[in-house]
Amino acid sequence: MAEAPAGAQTVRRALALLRLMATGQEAGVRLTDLVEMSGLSRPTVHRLLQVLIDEGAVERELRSRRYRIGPELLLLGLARTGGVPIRAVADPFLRDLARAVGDTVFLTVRHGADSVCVARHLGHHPIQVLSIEVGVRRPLGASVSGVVLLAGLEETACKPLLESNRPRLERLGLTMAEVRQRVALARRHGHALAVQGVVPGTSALAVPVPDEQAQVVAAISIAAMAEHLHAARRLEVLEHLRACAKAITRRVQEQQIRPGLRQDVASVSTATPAAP
Amino acid sequence: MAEAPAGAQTVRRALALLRLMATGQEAGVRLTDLVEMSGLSRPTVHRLLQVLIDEGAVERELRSRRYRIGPELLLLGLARTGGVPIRAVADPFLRDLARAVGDTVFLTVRHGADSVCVARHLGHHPIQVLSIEVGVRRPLGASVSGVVLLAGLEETACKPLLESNRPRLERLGLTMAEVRQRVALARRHGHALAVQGVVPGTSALAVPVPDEQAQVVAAISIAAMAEHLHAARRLEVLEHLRACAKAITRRVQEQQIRPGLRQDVASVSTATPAAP
DNA sequence: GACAAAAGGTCCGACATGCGGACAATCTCG
DNA sequence: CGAGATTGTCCGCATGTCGGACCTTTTGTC
Repeated sequence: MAEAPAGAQTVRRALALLRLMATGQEAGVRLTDLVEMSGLSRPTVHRLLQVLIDEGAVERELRSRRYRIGPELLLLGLARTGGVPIRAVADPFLRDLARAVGDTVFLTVRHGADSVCVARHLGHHPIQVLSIEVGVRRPLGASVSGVVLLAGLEETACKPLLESNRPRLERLGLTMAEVRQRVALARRHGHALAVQGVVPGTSALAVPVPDEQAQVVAAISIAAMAEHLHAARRLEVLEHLRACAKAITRRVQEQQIRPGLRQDVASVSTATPAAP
Repeated sequence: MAEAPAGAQTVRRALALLRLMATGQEAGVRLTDLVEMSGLSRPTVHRLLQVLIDEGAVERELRSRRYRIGPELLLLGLARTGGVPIRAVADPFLRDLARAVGDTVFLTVRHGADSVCVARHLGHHPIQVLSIEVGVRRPLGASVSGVVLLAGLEETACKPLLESNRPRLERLGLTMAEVRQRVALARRHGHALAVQGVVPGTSALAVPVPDEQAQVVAAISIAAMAEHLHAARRLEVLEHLRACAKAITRRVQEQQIRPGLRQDVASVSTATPAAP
């Protein structure tokens, strides 16, 4: 590989496992799946998990025997009292946005091949779409936010991410062609629309948030009952989203804040094992 | 050592470093301090840090050349959408508590030799003590919460923790004798009082939250302007705190929730290096 | 309830990976 | 501008980690 891969492979592998476990959220992930997804041998995965458990970084659901992120990592993360970088900057603008449009709005960032919701602000309409809460992950491409985040990447970065998400996307009933087309549309129009959102009867809309170098560092999205996002209203809402994104970009620029997420593709270890 | 120390020392070391960096909060920690506190050699610390930085788990403040927890860990932590275990259970009770007493109340847990604030609820009085926000760490023994958490430990566990905090406590202007006495008082009375709180002019009060096995898993505390916590009112407030703690304990029991924090003393590596 | 298949866990010899002493570069402060 | 503290790099040694092979437990099926 081109980059300097130097250093502690064990730590890299452990972190890769943690990232994989993050995709399992509260439910966790099975050992076999970790083995398959990481490309590591079973003894290796098992040994690393034992240590991580002993250190509290991983927890084991005893009933299902699944592994998931442990409380230790939550506490370590809390050390950054400011929270996820862009969030602090974006929050006030998102609050105003939610107030203006009346529906629930979200801030989402990319983490490896996932999109992660890092902020949610409720609107004032009596019916709100609450299916996505802070911390929820979806494979990039599955949600409007994910589509927008993918669209913001170079084709060379986008493609392998999409490919690595194939199994998960297909399990959600999406075809790769479909997803690719949505990304293409998002590139062309600068936003993504899902007439049918995560929950039946809802629609969703997302726009990218670029940083000072025009890199897409986050997505702002809105989810509402489909009849609240009928074609006529979409344009108006879209303008609000765009304005909000622009305001955040400007703010980031002013504060010289580095949104600071790892922007390269997450890979597991130096050696990608060849097929046996 | 009694326990099975087996396994991946590299991962343990990396996590130990992360815990040390957590104590630096937003400001971070210097390389030398990490070396000294961890007992590892400088090349080793340096190499591990490089990897952690490359993986996004650690961030470097370029100006001060200090290392701090990176955004990667925040995102990994978010995977547990429920947040820190006890918090979800405690939040409603804490909200009621804050409403009842009118001042700001906190939920604090132990992490290694630190206390970490994991929840804060504001009261309705016009003057509120906001110096401590969620994520803030203090060496155990420095705050009323820390004293209560220490008091809840076996003497055998308490002592080494206190000792390891000596430098940090003394830097805060506390003598070890003082701290030890406060812990002893907390053991006797079942609560801790600081007539002089973190901020001059404020007082603070804390009680332990035991789990179903009578293990102290958290502390509830209140901070208020000193004149709000004058002797006469303390008893009343104390009753509120106790009631709240009891309610949380009962709830934990009902839900069979394991508070799930690592309860042993955090040590760095297998070999504690002898003095050179 | 018995059998098969899959998932999970353990051992141990081989060797790659990470270790740390010694040295170099850079920063900080008087 | 130099002394001392802090940070960064090299490289040979050996320690800690790797994974093939094998054993145990769980899950699903007839």
